[in-house]
Amino acid sequence: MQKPSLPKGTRDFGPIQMARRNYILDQIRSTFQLFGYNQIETPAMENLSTLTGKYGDEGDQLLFKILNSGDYLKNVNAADLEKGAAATLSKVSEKGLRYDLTVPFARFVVMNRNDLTFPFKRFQIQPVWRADRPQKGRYREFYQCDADVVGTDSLVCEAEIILMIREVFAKLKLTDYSIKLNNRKILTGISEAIDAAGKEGPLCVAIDKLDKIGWEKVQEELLSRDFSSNSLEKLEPLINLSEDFAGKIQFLKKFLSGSEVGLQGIAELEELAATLIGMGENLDFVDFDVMLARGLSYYTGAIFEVKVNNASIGSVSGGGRYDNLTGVFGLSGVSGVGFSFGVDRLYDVLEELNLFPEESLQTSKILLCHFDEKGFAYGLSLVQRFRKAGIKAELYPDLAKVKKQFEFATKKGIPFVGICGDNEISENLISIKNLETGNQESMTLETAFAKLS
RNA sequence: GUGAUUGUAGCUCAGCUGGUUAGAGCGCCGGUUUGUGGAUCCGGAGGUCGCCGGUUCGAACCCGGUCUUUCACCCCA
Repeated sequence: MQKPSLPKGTRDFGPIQMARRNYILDQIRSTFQLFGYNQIETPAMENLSTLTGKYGDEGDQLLFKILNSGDYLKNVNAADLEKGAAATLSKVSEKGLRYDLTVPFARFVVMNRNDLTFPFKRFQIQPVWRADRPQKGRYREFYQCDADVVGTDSLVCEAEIILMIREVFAKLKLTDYSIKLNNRKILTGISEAIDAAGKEGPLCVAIDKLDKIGWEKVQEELLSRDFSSNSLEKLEPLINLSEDFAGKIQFLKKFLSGSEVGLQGIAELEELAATLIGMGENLDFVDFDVMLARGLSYYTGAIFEVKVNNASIGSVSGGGRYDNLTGVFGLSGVSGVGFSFGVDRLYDVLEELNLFPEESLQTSKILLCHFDEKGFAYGLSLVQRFRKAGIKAELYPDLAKVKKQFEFATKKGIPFVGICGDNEISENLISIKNLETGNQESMTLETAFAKLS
């Protein structure tokens, strides 16, 4: 007999975890729907040609590939094997597991472009798979929870993303967090302003680590990437910039005065703020962070990242605006803005802060207990009546000692037991006992229904 | 992908420089209690020491491999 085990980086979700995860997803789903987003799903597997080349070389390595069915070696010859894994791959695998939800969404938009009404708002909550090396909070299978709107440049979308984040966090009772906001154009502007035009890629990668490794190390990294010390000097005043929203805008207008793109980024940011005000909202929780970069991805406009302040987990949500989402699939001119909640991380945060509601585990309200076959038969006749009265109820299914039945109820978190004994049967009553307080009283069924509903 | 780290009962962990039959707490099962759970006390079950191989008279302990866990890097949710 072999001991069963789980593949690296995957986990089971038991009843409690599922109840809690559904609690989070329910808040997110209802919020997305409140803002007019429609849910879609795409297959777990995609053609490898859809996935490869979209995430860079590193990303391609992290794709889970699916071996072809049947004799998957039939197209492979010795020459292929000599050329190595990369050359052989295309002959043994033509499908892979999805790596994120964005690329499948882009594929979906292109394939359905004639049936979709633009601007198209969609959300998608599905697992993705990455052949990464697992660590705490990083798994090989995890859920992503994306919302995107494509086919419009309106900054209303950005404003609504901020509102949705605030809505979800309020529903989850999270009160101490910040929505970091920046604009990719500002980063481009900065690279121009420090005489390093065109190098915003490496610049972003480096300053994205500012929180983690500090200014000293970032400087080292920038120097090793061919930034001049002159550039670093010019960059320095931005590092410790601590003004309020308006103050930062003022500073950057001056700093970026020579950069058209940079000023455009500032203008977009101001318009975003104005849009929120126009909606009767405000800039609560929003933190304009000039150093927010979000790696090297395809973002071209606003970028967001959300951090819960008193928790040990990194960002729990992020996103941004991109031009040309669908370009690689031959449909250009579709721009959009999207963001995503890290459900697994939110779970960890809520657990750490003890914010899951008591009743997230839905269980029966009452367990009918009995002493003998007569009581069992009586319970059998009652259990459906409880259910028809809308009360989650169950009958202990075996003849067993009362102690065992009560312990069963206690362990499952069932708050009441109903006792079906000779006394109750003869008077057509039921004794209801509150397991927490120990109080017990006999009553008619109607009274019991009223008490428990 | 690079470098570390972890694995002993259902859970959390002891187990000396290699030496008889591998332990504890909690949990579980049964009894104390034949219409009343959580407490006390008593009893019981449960481990091929992650797996494979090697060294040795002898391995939970040493060595090699492999899987898994955790961590840093890379990258990312």
